[in-house]
Amino acid sequence: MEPATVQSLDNIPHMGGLDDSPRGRVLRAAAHLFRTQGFERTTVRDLARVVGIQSGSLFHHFKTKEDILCAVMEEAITYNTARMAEAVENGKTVREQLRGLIRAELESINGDTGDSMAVLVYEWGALSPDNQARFLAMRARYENLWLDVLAAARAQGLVTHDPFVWRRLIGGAISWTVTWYRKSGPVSLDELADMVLEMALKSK
Amino acid sequence: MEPATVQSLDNIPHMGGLDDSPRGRVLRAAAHLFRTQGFERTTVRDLARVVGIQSGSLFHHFKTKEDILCAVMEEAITYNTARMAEAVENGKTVREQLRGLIRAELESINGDTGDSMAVLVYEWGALSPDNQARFLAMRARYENLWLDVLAAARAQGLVTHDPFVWRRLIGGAISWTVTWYRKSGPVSLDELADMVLEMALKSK
Amino acid sequence: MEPATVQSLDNIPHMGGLDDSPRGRVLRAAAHLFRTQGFERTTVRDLARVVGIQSGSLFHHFKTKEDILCAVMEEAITYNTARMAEAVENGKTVREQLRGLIRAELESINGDTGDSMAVLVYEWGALSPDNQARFLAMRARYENLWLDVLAAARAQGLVTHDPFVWRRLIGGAISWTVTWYRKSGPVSLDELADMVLEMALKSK
Amino acid sequence: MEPATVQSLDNIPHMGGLDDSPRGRVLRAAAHLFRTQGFERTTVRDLARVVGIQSGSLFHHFKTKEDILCAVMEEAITYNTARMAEAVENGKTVREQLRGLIRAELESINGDTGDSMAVLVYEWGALSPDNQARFLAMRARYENLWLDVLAAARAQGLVTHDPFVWRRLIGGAISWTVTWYRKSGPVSLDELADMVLEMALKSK
DNA sequence: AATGAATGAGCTTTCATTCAT
DNA sequence: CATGAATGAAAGCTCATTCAT
Repeated sequence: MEPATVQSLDNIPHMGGLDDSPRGRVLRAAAHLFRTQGFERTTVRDLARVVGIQSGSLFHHFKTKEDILCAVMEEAITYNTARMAEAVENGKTVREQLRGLIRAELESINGDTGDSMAVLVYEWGALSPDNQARFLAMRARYENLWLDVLAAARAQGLVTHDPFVWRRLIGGAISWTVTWYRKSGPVSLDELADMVLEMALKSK
Repeated sequence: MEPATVQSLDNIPHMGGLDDSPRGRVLRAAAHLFRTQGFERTTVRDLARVVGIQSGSLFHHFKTKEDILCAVMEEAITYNTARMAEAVENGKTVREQLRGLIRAELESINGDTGDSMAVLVYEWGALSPDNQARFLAMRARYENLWLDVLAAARAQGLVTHDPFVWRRLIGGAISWTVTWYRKSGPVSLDELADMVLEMALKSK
Repeated sequence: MEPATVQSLDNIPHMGGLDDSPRGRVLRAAAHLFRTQGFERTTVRDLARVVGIQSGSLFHHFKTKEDILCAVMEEAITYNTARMAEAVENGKTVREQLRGLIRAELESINGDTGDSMAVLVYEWGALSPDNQARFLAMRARYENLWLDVLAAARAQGLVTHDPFVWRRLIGGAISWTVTWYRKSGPVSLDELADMVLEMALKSK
Repeated sequence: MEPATVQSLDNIPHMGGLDDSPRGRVLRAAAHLFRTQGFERTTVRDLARVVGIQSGSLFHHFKTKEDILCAVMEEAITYNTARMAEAVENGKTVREQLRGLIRAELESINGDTGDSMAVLVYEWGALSPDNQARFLAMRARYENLWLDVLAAARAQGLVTHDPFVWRRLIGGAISWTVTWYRKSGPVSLDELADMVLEMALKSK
C-alpha cells in the first residue's frame, strides 16, 4: 500500500545489456519497480516519474504495460542464458561446470540483473497465457543447460537422484536468495556457491 | 490476464482448521484464488462468485480486502507453526527432528494448507507495512523452531555451516516445490523429504 | 468525514413530547445525529448504535430512513407551532405578542427542541418533493402566526415594511443562532430576545 | 431524492473569477449542484454530466470530491473577502461602510457568487475537520472586516449592543435570504440593504 | 418486536490507454 | 517523439433495506 518510493534512476544499477537509451532507461526502472513494489502495484505513472517522462510517452516505446514486463523478462532470460552457457563452456570437469552454473545463477539473481531475474520469477503470474507460453520455451532452453550438466553428473555418480527433481531443489535454494541475501553481508557469493555445491553433491 | 477461472468451492480442499461457516468458506476460496491468480488480480467480485454470495456481503465478515489476505496468512502461519512444533516434539534425535520439520513443511506447502502457505510467501508484498510488521513477529517464532534444531545439529557436527544461511537454502528448496511438485506425480512427499534431508546433512 | 461520535442517549435532552418508548428514543437520537452530522452522513447503523438496538430493528418502527427524518420534522413543527400559538395568546399587546414569538422561537431553536428544529431548517433538501410539499403546508400554518402579528404591528405603525420580508429577515437572524448561540454563554435567551425585538421594531 | 436536474452549464451564471477553463467549468457546475442538491446528494457522475466530461476526468483536476468542495468554498471566500474589503474602503463614514458591507454581502449571496456562498454556509459540515480548521482562519479574516466596522459604529453610538452578537444577528438575516430572496421579485437588493441597515442601526 | 446476515445498487476513485496538439 | 488532458471500464467499498429465524 505504501511501498518505498524510488525517486530517480541514479541509484538503479545498469543491468546486463541495457544502455541509456529511452528504452533502456524504462526497462531498468521497470525491473526495479516491478521487483520492489510488484507489477500490479506499480502504475505507469510511477514508472514514468522515475524515468523522468510523462506516462503517455511510455506508449511510444511499448504498446502496453505488459509489454514492458515482457521486455524486462526477455532481457533477463536471454542475457542470463548466455551467461549460463558460458559457465558451462568454461568448466573443464562436470564438477566445475556445476559450480560455474551455481555461481553464475547466484550472480544473475544477486548481481546487476537481480531486479529483472526476480521479476522473471515472481511476476510470472502477471503474464497472459500467450506470453507465458512464449517464455516457457525460452526457460526450457535455460533449464536444459542445467539438466544436461546434472545428467552428466549423475552418470559419473556425483548425484544420485533424478536430475529434474534435483535441479528444482537447487534452483529453489538459489532463487530464494533474492529474499534474504545481501552482497554487503558477511557471506560472499563465492562462499555461498560453495555451500550450494556442497548441498548439490553427494559428498565433498 | 485471463486466468483459469474457478467456479465453485467444491474442488477447493478444506484447509487446516477452516469449517463451513461463511468465514471459513471465504478464506478457503480466497487462499485458492490469491494463490492461483494473485491477490491484486483477484477481485472481490471474483471471490464472492466462488463463495456464492454477493460482493457486498464479504464486507460483513471482513473489513477490507486486505483483511481477508491477513486472515488467510494468519490461518496459515498459526496452523503450521503448531504443526512444526509437533514435528520437533515427536523427534527423538536431532536427525529425526530435522526430518520431521522438512516433512511437515513439505506437507504444509503441498498439502491441504498449500494455498494459504503459497499466499503467505508470494503475496507478502501486498501487505501494508503495518501488517508486514505484525506477521514478521509470527514468522520469527516459526523460523526459530528451525534455527533451534539446526543449531543443535551443528553442535553435533551434522551440519557444518551457519544455521541461518543453511535454513534459508533449505527453506528455498522446500518453498519452491510449490511451483512444480504434484502429489499425483512419481515422487512421494516422503521420498522428497528424504532428498531434502540428504541435501541438508553432510552425509547420509 | 470524521464527525464527533455520540455514544448513547444519556446526554441527549428529551425533546418536547418524546417519551422513552422505542419510537421516542429513535427520534431523539435521530434529531441529534442528523443535526450534528447531517442526514446523509448519518448511517442507520450510527443511529441504531446510539439507540442501543440493531439497525434492522429500526425498520419495525419506521418504513425508511427518510420516514425517520419526517417524523423528527413533524414532531418539531407541531410541537413548536403549538408553542408559538400559546405565545400569541398570552400576549396582551401586539408588542408583547411579538416579543413572545421571538422568545418562543429562540427557545425552540436553542432549547430542548433545538436538534429537531435545526434539522427542520437545514435538512429540508433531504426530503423528497412529496414530503417537501406536505411540510410546506405545515410550515405555512406556523408562519401565518408570525405574519398575522406582524400585520397587526404594521397597522399600529410599529413596523414600516412588508411583513413578509420583515419576517424572513427576523427569522433568519433567529434561526442562525443555531450556529453560534450557547445557553451557557454570557447572553441569556431573554436578553437575546430583547435585542431581536429591538431590531424588529422601529424604535424602542 | 429526485431533485430538479440540471442538464448543462449554459444556465449557470459565471461566478466571480471563474473562467471557461476545465477547472472553472467544474467549479461553476459544482457550486450550482452542491447548492441545489446538497454535496452528499450530488454524485461525481452528476457533476461530470453537467460539465460535459467523463466522471474519471474530474480527478485530473481535483484529487477528491471533497477537494472540489474546498475549491468552491475557497473561491467564494477569497473573492468575497476582497469585495467586502473594497466596500469598507469605499465608505466615507461608518454608516456608509456598514451599508456597503450589507449591500456587498447581499450581492455575494444573491448575485453571481450566490451558489458558492450558499455552499460555503450550508455544506460546512461536509468538510473534514482538517479542512474546517483551514477555512476557519479564512472566515475569521472575513468576519473581522465586519467586527471592525461594528466596533467603530458602537464607539459612535450607532449601535448599542455587543458587535459580536450584533454581527451574528445581522449575518443570519442576510444569509437566510438565500432561501427566499429572488432578484426578479418586487424588492431590489438596494431596498433590502436599506431594510437591513435600518434593523442594524438604532435609528434612521 | 428483535436480530443480523445478506442483498444489490450505487458510490468515489484508480489507472492503462488514447490522441490532438 | 513528447505531452498531458481525456477516456471509460472496473476496482474496492458503503449502506438502506429485507427477511428467515
